Amino acid sequence: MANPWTLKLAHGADLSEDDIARLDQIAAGTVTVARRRDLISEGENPTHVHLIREGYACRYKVLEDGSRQIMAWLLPGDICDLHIAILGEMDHGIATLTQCDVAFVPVETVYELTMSPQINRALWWNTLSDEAILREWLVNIGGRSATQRVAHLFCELLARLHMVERATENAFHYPATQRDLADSLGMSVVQANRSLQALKDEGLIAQTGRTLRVLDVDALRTFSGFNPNYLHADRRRRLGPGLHLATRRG
Amino acid sequence: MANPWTLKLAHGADLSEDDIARLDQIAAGTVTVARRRDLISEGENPTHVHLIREGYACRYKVLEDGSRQIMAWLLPGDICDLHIAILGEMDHGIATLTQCDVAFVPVETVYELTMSPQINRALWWNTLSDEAILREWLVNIGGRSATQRVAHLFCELLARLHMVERATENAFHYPATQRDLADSLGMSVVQANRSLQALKDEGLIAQTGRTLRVLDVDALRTFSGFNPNYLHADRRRRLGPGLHLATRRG
DNA sequence: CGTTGGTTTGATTAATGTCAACGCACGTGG
DNA sequence: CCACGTGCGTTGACATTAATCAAACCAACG
Repeated sequence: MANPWTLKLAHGADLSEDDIARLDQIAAGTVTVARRRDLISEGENPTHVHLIREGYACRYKVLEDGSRQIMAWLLPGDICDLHIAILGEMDHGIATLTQCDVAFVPVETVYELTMSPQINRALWWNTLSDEAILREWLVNIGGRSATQRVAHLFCELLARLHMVERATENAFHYPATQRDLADSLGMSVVQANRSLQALKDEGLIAQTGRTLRVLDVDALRTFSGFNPNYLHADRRRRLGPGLHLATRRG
Repeated sequence: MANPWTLKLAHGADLSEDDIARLDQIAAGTVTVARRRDLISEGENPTHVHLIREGYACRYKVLEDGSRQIMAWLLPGDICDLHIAILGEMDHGIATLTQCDVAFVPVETVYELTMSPQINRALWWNTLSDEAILREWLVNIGGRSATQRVAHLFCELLARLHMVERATENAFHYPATQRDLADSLGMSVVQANRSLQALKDEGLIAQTGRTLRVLDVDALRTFSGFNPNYLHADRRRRLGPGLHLATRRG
């Protein structure tokens, strides 16, 4: 399967052949990490940047009362902690949700990558779009009902996995437990269970094995208030009028 | 009063005299914006970067049902939309909560600033620490009770305003309405009102006019589970052992 | 003064959390 | 091959939290 971070970063900048080759090189050295392992723990000082090649991971914090809040899902192509060395100590942990193939990239290698202006731009885009996703999660948890929150997450996962060719038009690999889901959306397991059931009863989604199928994408988006604009996936709309290349018109 | 963004960015890198002079230069051209005005609206294409010199602003989105979710408070020294031009269209709005002095900086000027490696590093630090704050907000809304959420926000505001010398040990300017507070924390106005009362009844805070006084900082932190690590304000802890300068020991 | 924006209060309803039990599939070791 | 343990999903009863509704209140301001 295609290198997911090339697919992803291509949404952020026009990468040259050379850029793509360099990104592919990184893909060479990936390590397989088992399910439910920390890639990096709170309090650690990162020395490597982690890239997800296959599988799902998450950012999380553990609260005073022992509960866990998941703050992000990290999908194939996602960069876990780009430049986080600038902040020093990790203020949160990163753990695998499934078995993952992960590239451990030394910070020096990342630094070299930023020598390419297009990769540099793509990495900025990547950071800013992570932040945009985080903002939307805040809106989701702060402003929507339990069932809408679940629906919104599924819309997002479908869209993001689509960007890296890990989803069909309406289905994707979904191996999370209801506890993972509940911790991601700030609700109890019971509520997660009942929200899932509600979406199934409405005929919006179906779960078969570890596959989640969205039976009516438009309806799920409408129901959850999902607007993909925050993913900033369509680069052409971003170029100012003067920046359009002739070959891009048409 | 001292230029707040110099104070703030100094937490992210060792700025030279020259760096500081350049940042001060930006401060020259500030504009006063009235309360409750959009600095930039959702859907717009930003051409300038906005820096808050005085006053408070916020990032927000309006949901389908008309409710507003505030996703960040922007305080003196905060950069509203650094490099957001890379994403193109704004996926959210930025509005003043009070009258503000704002610097409108053309993106080219920002680009020139990044020529200084230390300013560049400080700007990366700034972006990453914005993201860390966002993560903590998610944890706050996702995992804590209404009263704890309010308490946590006050702890954060105190700490952040302290970094830019806009707060005493335990008090700061607090002009927000209960609606602003409610929209920031994903709760109803009534709940915001009652949470405030609870904190006052417990003797943890006091409001006199537009000043909020934290009567027992430790108690408020313990109650809300506030841990300032996510603000990454103490740069010395971040330098690796080999990077400590002799003049920094002692 | 009357209007406006903001705060406060009580009553009621709706949403969600908690507790406890049960079921089911899967894997392991006797 | 079966018994058992474990992790996960499901369910119902109940407690708690927070949203909603509606009214009153208050201060600032033209």
